[in-house]
Amino acid sequence: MRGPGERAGLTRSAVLGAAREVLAEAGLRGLTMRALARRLEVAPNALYSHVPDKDGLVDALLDEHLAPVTDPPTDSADPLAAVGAMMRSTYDRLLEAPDLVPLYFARRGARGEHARRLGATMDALFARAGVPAESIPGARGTLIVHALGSAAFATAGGDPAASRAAFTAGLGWLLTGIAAQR
Amino acid sequence: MRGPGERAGLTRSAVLGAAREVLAEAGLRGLTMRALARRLEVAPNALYSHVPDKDGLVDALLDEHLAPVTDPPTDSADPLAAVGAMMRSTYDRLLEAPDLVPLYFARRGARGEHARRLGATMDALFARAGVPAESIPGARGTLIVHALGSAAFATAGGDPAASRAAFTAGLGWLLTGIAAQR
DNA sequence: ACCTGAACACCGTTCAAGT
DNA sequence: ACCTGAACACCGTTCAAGT
Repeated sequence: MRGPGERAGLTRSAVLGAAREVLAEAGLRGLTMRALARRLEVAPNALYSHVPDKDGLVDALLDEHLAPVTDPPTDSADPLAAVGAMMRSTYDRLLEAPDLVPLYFARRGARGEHARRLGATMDALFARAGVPAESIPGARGTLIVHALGSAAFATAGGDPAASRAAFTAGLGWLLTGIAAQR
Repeated sequence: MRGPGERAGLTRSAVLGAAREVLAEAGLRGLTMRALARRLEVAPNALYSHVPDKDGLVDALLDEHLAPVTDPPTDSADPLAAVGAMMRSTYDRLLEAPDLVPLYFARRGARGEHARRLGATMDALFARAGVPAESIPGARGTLIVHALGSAAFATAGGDPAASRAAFTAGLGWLLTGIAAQR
């Protein structure tokens, strides 16, 4: 619906924003490059000026979704409790876009800016808690898997409150185990 | 390559077997109804006589993959240790078809015969261990998420032995936590 | 640099028809 | 009951061309 010679004025962040809307409205199956182009009223291949391909789009979506998860001060009095708070806020954030969650597994995690930031903060907190350096990657991975997996199955069946309670209980057990490893 | 009037003689289990081969050879993206039909040398729509649709095919694949996971005797001396053994053997089985693992999340778990059998065995073991009835679904869910999630990320980066060690450690912490709940 | 038209090589699924 | 031919309504991505 543009005049001749008029630019669409697409933007990478406009593309990502529209992708989030398509995902929310049409779900995982509805998130296609062509549906995204239709929503933006551009030709399908116009997207490739702003995103490398569909995997690149999804990876950006996954990482950007973690942006609102803030990291606690690394000098917190109880570092392991701070890790727990991070994981609870990650879990809550994941549930805000349930259709995105399985994609973390399909893409084997997020690897962008925010994922790195959160991972580095966790590592610093583990170190300050006295977790031996060689145990840190395993501990970090286990907690991430717990949050992602719990979020993936939370929307599956039944009661959200019960799902969150199970997540919180499991998180506590894992943190206790990690603490005991010192 | 059949003569006129000659039946292909397709079978549901032949379809599933070929699907496993396609998945192993061509990966998740390569597993398409049409690629499966090509391998079986039938028309694509011939598959729909043996499988309801692609989701039904995947669901069958997911559940059948758990068939070799045997359940321990429910009168085992240490019921929680028996649950631990079940989860370790599930984890190992999952790693035999890494491409299948993300599909458990996309399909939100397996819900067929074998998934039900393993779930019922876990519940019986938890009950025998003295876990309160209202805690059993959460405990079961948490352990399943841990096994599936650990398997999903095991093939992602690096050392399989380290991944398995992290899985085993996490499993122990979760079982300790579940035991403490009694 | 950014966008379009057109095309390529695919998908899952349905329908009518044949045996 | 089982299978095929043909079609429908899509995909992701590339390429050449226009501004």
